[in-house]
Amino acid sequence: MARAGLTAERLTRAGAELADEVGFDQVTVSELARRFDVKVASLYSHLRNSQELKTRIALFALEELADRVAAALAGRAGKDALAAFANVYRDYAREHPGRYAATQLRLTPEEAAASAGGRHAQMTRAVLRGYDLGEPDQTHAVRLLGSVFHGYVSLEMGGGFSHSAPDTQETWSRVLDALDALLRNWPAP
Amino acid sequence: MARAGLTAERLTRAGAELADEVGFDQVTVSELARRFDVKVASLYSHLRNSQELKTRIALFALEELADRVAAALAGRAGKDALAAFANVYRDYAREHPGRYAATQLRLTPEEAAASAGGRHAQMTRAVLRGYDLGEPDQTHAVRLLGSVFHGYVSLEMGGGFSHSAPDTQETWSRVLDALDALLRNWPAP
DNA sequence: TCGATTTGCCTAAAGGTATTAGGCATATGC
DNA sequence: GCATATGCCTAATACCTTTAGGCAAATCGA
Repeated sequence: MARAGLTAERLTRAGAELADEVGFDQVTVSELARRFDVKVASLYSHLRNSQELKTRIALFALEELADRVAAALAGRAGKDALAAFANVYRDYAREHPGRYAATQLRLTPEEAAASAGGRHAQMTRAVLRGYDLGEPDQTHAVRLLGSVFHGYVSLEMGGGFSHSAPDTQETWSRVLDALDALLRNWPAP
Repeated sequence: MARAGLTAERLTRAGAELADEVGFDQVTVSELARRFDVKVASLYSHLRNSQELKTRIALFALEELADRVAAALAGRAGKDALAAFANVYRDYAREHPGRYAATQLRLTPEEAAASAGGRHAQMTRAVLRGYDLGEPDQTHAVRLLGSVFHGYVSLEMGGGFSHSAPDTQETWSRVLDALDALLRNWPAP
């Protein structure tokens, strides 16, 4: 019988698509095998276990998201860069909810070190170059931005902002205005 | 043989404790049955299914958290109230990680309506009473605060801020300072 | 090009979780 | 004290995960 041509990479990509369709925590080795028309045990030649599949999807999503941020940031500065950065995050989460959820997977220190996490942090610092912040304020600001973006996207996707006016797009714009104002006027300790 | 005295409430509380010990998504009907020294099927007289258990834990946690916020806000205003509110969230998440994760469970509109979600929103508005914000800015600010608190706690617990100086307590204080400054000086559209 | 070896996918099997159906014993109410 | 309702149990089905061992297809060396 012909071989299916499985590889960890193909499984990871298919897993990412599956995550977007059914949710990251519904991603299952069995379903993936079904999609490749292959028996479940066959996947274990390419993946140590179910956890490794999830980790790979997470690392894949982190890279993909970092690539998009990098592209969006090119040639922008100040509030323009801030908004571009923020919109990439939000759009990615809406377009790929499963992959976005995957980026929140808790990684081991080694996995985290090998991930695109560092690029995300660097790019956040790049955005802050348009504002006048020294250390340690810059680090505080990096963490604040990460919190706002992740928190907003997470609550919005979870339906936390539903059923109430004004619409979330309006709030999103005003939040970006507010963050820009805050960064231009960062309070002294 | 003696009866175990199961009720949906006891199962919910035990489920919340289990969540704190092993993580919300590791909460299982089987493990719960084991803890009550009872057969798994017995739980299905009290719970429709595994999903209902999770929903009940989520509703329980939302109530518990709302109660703590209410207690903390009593007699406070302005930045004092802001910090108290924020600290309750953060402390709750640290003390009860599983329950905190449960509060992020996506609820149906009916479940959400019957939950303490409304109290949370009301209390956030109460905090904003100390600042001079009309509508729709107040709603934008409510969403911003929710995003920052949830995002920060979520990233901090997920290890997103690890391995780097300055420590997260310092950042937390400075973030609260920044939010206070921002709310006192909310930018016009 | 043929034989040896590696590699890829399969069958088989064990163990865990979720869920339903049906039974017996223990409480509860008249 | 008896009838009923209720609580927990046994049994069975259906997934999902993971490991062990086997056969055939691809690959490599001569």
